Amino acid sequence: MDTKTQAIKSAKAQLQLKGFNGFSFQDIADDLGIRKASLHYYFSSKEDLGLALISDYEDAFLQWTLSLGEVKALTKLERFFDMFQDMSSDKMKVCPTGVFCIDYNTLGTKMKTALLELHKGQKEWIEQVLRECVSDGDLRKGLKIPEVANLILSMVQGSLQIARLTGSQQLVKNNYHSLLMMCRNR
Amino acid sequence: MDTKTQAIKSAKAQLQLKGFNGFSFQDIADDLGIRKASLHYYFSSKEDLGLALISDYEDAFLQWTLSLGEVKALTKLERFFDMFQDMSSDKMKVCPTGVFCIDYNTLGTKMKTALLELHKGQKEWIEQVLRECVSDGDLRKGLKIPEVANLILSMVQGSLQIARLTGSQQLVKNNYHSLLMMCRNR
DNA sequence: GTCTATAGCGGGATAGAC
DNA sequence: GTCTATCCCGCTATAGAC
Repeated sequence: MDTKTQAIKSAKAQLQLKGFNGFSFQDIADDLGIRKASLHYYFSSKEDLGLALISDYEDAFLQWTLSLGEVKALTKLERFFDMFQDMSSDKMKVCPTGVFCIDYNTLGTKMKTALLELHKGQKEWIEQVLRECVSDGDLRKGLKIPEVANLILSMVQGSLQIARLTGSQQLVKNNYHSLLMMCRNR
Repeated sequence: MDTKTQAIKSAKAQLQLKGFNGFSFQDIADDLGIRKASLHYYFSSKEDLGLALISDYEDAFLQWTLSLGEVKALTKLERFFDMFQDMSSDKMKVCPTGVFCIDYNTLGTKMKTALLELHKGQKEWIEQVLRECVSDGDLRKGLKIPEVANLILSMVQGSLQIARLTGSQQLVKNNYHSLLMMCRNR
């Protein structure tokens, strides 16, 4: 793995553990065993690093959706929650979008814009999956798709954070089941 | 209003706008028109300031619950969401617990402990209100109280953050209505 | 591509005058 | 209680050697 890839990997982890203003180039350098000045060869500024992170999260999400293959929509929805449950289980990491939301007002314009795109992409994917779930007959008709998508994204983000606070091991999954019971066809 | 009270008020606002690691003693001092060194007369360290903030949020929540008076439980629940909707409407502020969750791993032990207490207090209040809603016949029997309380707190926290990201004016309220429809007695 | 060295700033914190 | 002055630290970022 080349240095740039390693740096992004390290930065993503630190972002989700300590917030965007909670880690420094020094932390990444220590992690990689190089000098912090060397990182500026790849990322001219911290905003530049931030943009690379957002872009990487977008790519990763796209790859993840493609990796699902041909499974039914309700399974896709469940896998979505599994992904975040796994994130939480990994050192109580939180959702990167949540991190950026908190630090939002300290970010530059480019990062704000990129962030909104990341969120939109996930929201559109969820909405598509929900529509399929309804037409599959797994979720009840009349479900307001955009509203439920908002609800899901809000809930996932909050769940990871509260899991960290309380040390809950299965909060994302539990919240998913609570929500599912409410949306289910019956 | 004395200096200490003003400082806490300013710090609370900045916390909810920029995160715990996103504001400094200097910011508060500028806001109050005094020198940052003077703030150390009231708060020996930033952790000390953080503890004062958490304590203030706890007091404020207790006062808020008392101010509700004798109204039915479903109304209390609605007012709870109104409170956070108002927070969001005020410059897109986010829930303080959410802020501390993101910065959690950069905080000292005392703050972590205090934070958990703040959360527990709110969770217990919500559970009590939900139980009353069920016995009032407003929410359906068989509702798993602790699970729904978790769901609500996760959702509120995430809603405020996503509202900031997307510029949504009514996301907290909308999410409340979506959730309510699902929990309602029918 | 990675290094050393350093500039420049802003952070938290303290000492001591008033 | 608030001030000035100062310390020490860590941060982002740059210059230039290797």
